[in-house]
Amino acid sequence: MKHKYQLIYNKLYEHYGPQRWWPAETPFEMMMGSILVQNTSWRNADKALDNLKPFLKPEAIDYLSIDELAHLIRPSGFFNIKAKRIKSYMKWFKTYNYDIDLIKKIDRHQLRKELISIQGIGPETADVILIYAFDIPIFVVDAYARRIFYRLGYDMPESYDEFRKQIEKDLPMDLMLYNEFHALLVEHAKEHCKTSPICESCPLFGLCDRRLA
DNA sequence: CGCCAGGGCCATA
DNA sequence: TATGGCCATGGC
Repeated sequence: MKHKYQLIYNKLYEHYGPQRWWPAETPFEMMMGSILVQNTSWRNADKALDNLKPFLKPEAIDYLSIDELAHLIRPSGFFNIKAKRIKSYMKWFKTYNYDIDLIKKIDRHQLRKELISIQGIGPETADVILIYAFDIPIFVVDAYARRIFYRLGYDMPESYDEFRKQIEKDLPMDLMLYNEFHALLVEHAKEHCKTSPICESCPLFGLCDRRLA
């Protein structure tokens, strides 16, 4: 018997097809994007990434001053804060010689704790980095996931980790599953669940627990 | 014009 | 622990 979270995933995959996320050319670009997109539209974050294109190597980012970095990422908003956050992240990244394969050897719980302990990296940013840069299967709880599950009428925990664990409890610990799941929720949110509670054209309509008014 | 986007930190009580 | 304020751009 399949759990409802698996059914949601199946419906989304069936409707939207494979997403092959995260939208970045390299793991390093992905990590920068994860900070730039905090509480910001991807459109704006992407403009900032465009400006960073010539600097998308750890050494180049390190060489920039905070002010130079802030200026480059200006379109993403919160640029002063995000410049500091990127610098904080780089300080941690450097302790592993910017070696992604080396970091992948770290125990996943330990690694998650390390990421969250970085100034400016909260649970969501840590989790997207874990899955999309370090290949660790984990469910990402973002605003889209919360909104979509809420609209479906599911009673989800408010706390980030409880929400995440409730989903993970019923799913196999599979990298591509979680990779696609988050990407599919984002793709789905672009089209649906923006204004109306839920509609008949929604691919998830049949899985809605909420009684329609 | 006002609202808000793929968060997270910090001050206060 | 829990709420509120703050950061800031660009699209609609």
